[in-house]
Amino acid sequence: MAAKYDLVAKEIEQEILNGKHIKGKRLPTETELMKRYSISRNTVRNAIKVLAEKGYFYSVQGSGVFLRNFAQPGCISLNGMQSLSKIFPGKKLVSKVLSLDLIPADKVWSERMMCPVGTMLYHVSRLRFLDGKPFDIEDSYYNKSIVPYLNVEICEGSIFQYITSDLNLSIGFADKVVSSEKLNKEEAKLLELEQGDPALIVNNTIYLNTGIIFDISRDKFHYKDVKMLALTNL
Amino acid sequence: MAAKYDLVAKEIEQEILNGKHIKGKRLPTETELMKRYSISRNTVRNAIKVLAEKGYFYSVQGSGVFLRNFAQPGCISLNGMQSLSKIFPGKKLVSKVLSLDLIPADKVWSERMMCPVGTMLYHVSRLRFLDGKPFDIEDSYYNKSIVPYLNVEICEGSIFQYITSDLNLSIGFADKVVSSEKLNKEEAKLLELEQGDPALIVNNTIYLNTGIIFDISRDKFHYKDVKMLALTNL
DNA sequence: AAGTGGTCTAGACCACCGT
DNA sequence: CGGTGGTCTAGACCACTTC
Repeated sequence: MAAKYDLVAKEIEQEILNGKHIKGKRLPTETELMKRYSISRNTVRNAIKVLAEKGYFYSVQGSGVFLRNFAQPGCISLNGMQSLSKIFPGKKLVSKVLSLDLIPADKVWSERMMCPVGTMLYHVSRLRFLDGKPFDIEDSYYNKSIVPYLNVEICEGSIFQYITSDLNLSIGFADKVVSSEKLNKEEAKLLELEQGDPALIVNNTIYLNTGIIFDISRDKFHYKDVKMLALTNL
Repeated sequence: MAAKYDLVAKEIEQEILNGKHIKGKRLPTETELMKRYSISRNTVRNAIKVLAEKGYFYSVQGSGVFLRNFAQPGCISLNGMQSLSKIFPGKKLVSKVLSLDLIPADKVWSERMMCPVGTMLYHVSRLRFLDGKPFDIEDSYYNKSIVPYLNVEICEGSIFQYITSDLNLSIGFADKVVSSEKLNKEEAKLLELEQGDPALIVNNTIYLNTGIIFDISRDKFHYKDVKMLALTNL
C-alpha cells in the first residue's frame, strides 16, 4: 500500500517530466497543493521533500519552492540506487559473466559482510557493455543465506530486479566509496584501454531494509564515458 | 534561532561520538525520546531524520532505530558540504594560491553560472596540501556580485568560512559530478605524480539557499590518497 | 497481543520574502 | 503588510516486528 505523499510525489514528478512546470519557476504553494490533492499540509510537505531529495526542487523560506536544474542525463546518481538499465533507458545494456563461483567467507570477508566465517557467498564477475562498448567491470559478493540462488542467466540480466521482484527482498541503503586507480593489464584489456589508464572505482556495501548486508561489490568504470552525480543538500 | 530538532540531533550526535550508543544497537524508542527531551513525536522524528541523513542511523518499521556503521574517517563526504579542515581535524591543511584573477564572464561562463555576460568573476587556483603532501588542485570561479571581495590572504584560508561567517551568506545546496581523468604534465608536477596518472575529478556547482549559483569549481584530487563517501538511502 | 516505527490530520505560531 | 515556507504540537490510525 503506497503512501499518499508518494503518490502525490509521483504525480508531480510526472508533470515535471512532461514539462508542465518550468525550470526556475515556482511550484504551486503548499496551500494550493493541499486543496488540489485534498491532503493535509504535512503530506504536501512530505511529497515535496521526496522530490527535493531527488534533486527536483529547492525551497526558499518566505518565497516558494523552485524547480532545480536536475540530473544531467547519462550521469550515474550516487544518491539513489537505480539499476543501470533505468539510468540509460534508450541504450542497450549487456552483461557478460566472467565468472560465477560459490565460496565460503574467510575471516576478511566475514568481517566485511558482517556474517559468520564459512557463510557461503556467490562471487560474480561481470563485464558490462553499453551499446556494445565496454562500460565497467563489476565484482560482487552476495550472501547466499539471503540470496539463496544465482545462475549465469540471472547474472546476465538485472540481479537487482531478481532480488527485489523474484526474491521479494527490500533494499534499504548503501555506502559507496568512490576513488580512482590505475588499471592492471587484464582489466585494461577488458575495458579496451591501456594498462595504467585511470579507472573510476566505486566500492558498494548494500544493505537490506533490515540493516543486513547482502552485497558487497566493486565497480571499475571506463574513465572516458562515466560521470557520477551527487546532489548535496545543506 | 536554532530549531529544537536540530538541538536534539546535535545532542544525540555528541552522545554517539562519545560512545554512549553502540554500533548495531537500538536507539531509545521515540516515546522514550519524547519524554527525555519533552518534545512531540514529530520533533523526535525530525531529529532522527537529520542524523539518518548523516548516516548515523537506519530505521526498521516495527523494530527500532539502529546505529549504522558510519563514515569511514578520511573519506570526503559527497552528501554534506563540510570544508576540508573539518574532515581532517587532526591534520595540517595549507593552501597555496597559484593565481587569483578578476575576469568578466564570457558566454560560456555566463550560461554555466546563470549570470549575465560580463558579470565579474573571481578566478582562484589553489594547490592544497595535507600534512605537507599535495592533495588537490582546485580551480574556482566566484560570482563577484555575490562574493564582492577576495584576496590572497582569504584564499590561503578557508574561503567557505569567509563566505558564511564574514559575508554572512547561507549556502544552500550543490551538484557534484565525479569522474576520472589523466593528469597533464603541469598538474602532475604540482601533485608530485607522473603525466598520465589518474586523477579523481569533482566538478561542483554551488548554490546559495536562494538558489543562486555563487561558485563553480573543479577539484583534481591526488588519486592515491583520496576516497569519497556517498551514503544512499532508499 | 504488545510494542515499534510510518502515515496522516488539524491547527498554531514563527521566520522570512516581497510589496 | 500579506503570503510564503519552517517548526511544533496533540492525537489518531496503520504496518510491521517480535514474542
